[in-house]
Amino acid sequence: MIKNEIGQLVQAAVRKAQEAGDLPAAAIPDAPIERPQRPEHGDYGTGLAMRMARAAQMNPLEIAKIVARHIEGDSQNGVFAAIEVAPPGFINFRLSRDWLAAQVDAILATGPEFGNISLGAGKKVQVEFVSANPVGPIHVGNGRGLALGDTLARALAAAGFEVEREYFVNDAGTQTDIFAETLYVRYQQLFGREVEIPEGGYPGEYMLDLANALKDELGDSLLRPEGEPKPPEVHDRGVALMLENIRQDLDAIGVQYDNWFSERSVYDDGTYKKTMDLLREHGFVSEREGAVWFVSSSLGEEKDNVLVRSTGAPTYFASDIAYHYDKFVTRAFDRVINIWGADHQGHVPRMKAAVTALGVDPDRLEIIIYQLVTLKRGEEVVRLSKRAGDIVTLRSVVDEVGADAARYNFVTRAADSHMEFDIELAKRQSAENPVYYVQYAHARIAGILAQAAERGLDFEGGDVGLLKEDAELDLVRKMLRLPELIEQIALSNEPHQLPYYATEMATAFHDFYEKCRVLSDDEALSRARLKLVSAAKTVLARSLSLMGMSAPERM
RNA sequence: GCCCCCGUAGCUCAGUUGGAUAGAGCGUCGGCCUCCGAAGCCGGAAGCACAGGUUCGAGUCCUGUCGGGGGCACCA
Repeated sequence: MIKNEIGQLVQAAVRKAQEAGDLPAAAIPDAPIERPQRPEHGDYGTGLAMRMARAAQMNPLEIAKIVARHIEGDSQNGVFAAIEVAPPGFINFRLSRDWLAAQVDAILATGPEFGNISLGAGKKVQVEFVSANPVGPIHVGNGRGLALGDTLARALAAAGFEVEREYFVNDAGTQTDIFAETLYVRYQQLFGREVEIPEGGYPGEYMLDLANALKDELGDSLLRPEGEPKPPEVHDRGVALMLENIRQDLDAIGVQYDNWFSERSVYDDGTYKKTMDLLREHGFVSEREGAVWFVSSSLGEEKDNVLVRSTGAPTYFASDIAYHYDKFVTRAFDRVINIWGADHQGHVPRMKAAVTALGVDPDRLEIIIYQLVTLKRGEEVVRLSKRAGDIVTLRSVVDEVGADAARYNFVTRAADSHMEFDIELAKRQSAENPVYYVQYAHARIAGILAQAAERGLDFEGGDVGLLKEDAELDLVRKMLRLPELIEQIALSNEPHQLPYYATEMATAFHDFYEKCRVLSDDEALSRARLKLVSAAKTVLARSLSLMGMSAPERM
């Protein structure tokens, strides 16, 4: 990556200047290599000199000049057209046209892998997202965690990490008990019994469908004499069916998990017991008021948390600690990323404390909290509640606007921002969504390539040295940003950068398209430009695929 | 009451970890198809909630005010 190479050049130049006595020997500050906003300032720049000024007791402009001089002393093989110093002390780098043009060949040689970096080589990372209770269908709000999680997972994979997507299935708690209770009521109703949905149950339509599925599958075999408790199969089969529904909904938006982790399994395989023993060993467990507590207050938490209720039933918190023991110790992930909705924010500090109590560095637990989605129909705010049966399913939105547009909508907002999702607006704008802007650029290139093929023309032997127009080289510049973006996302866990990049890529192409003809009488130039657009097509397709979106050949 | 997040153009959102003259889509006003796809391009109008502070430099960091969302369970 040229950006990193420039960073190393700068660091080396400072050291050389220090050795030569031109700069005082002091620690070299961290100074990111940035892309200046204005093209006049070159392709890359750094504010290093300003950061050094105080310690060095020198004018930043002076420092910048000295550093620049020591860089120029290095042989650059024509990579840069200019290395300039600008007030109050920026050092700017301008890439040469020849070097830029040559990158087209490099990108074509790399192919669809272009963008991959080795940042995460040899490291295992788990991304856990959505993990909605299997008591109802995936709703629109979950779409956000889903798009963020899946896109982040894809970006991390591109960054070289070994990535596992995981869905934690809450199949052991009170929620699924109530769900099963409701299901049994619906099931009995199918056989004419007059029973009511319990307090706090799930009145949604889908419960009827599930009951019917149970009936189709098992007939009346689950029926027990009136008033007697339901057989355990209702719970297990019901959850399984619900999960199957969820899996299909996720499939419809293009998300596949590598692993579905059962909460119950931590009890069955001894993980739970092992974890609690460990906590006790480390002195973080106390018993009072008939319950078992995690003494998080000794780790700076405001209050302790219950692990085992006075009824003897473990809390979700206890399950979760065992679950994280499995993540960090048993499966030994280097990075564990959890994506939670803002309604779980209170869970963050105590989970960090719990991980610490297990002897794991809490920084290895990375939790992304995304703000909840406000769902609107025009002006009206829609309240979601599974209990009230008022759910807008993700599936309904996907069916309405398409998977690509739905994903784009969700992934394009930073997790921290409070997002509004207007169902009416999403539908109305589905035909003029930014997604199509990007996809159109891709399809346009496909059209050009098809036409070239008809003329019996391809890019074989094309000389990229013929690419000299600003529009051509700006397109190359944009392409070179992809690996930088992958790195940024892998470090910051902010996949929302991707759609903006894809849009910029499309703009750069459309701009080029308006200004330069690819297929012309000049065969040599045509071949060179076919190389350029082929590379652009690869990069556009990669950008789209990183977001889980399709790259159509025609639209 | 305490804690977390947010407030940027008419609307929905970005803003490169503190950088140089704050951007995009939609909407709006005006222009561009005898030539590779007009789902495109070019141009106009329009904005950092408010008040202090930190420093070479603040939309970005700190404090306060106002406004909105979320959290403070032996729920998950």
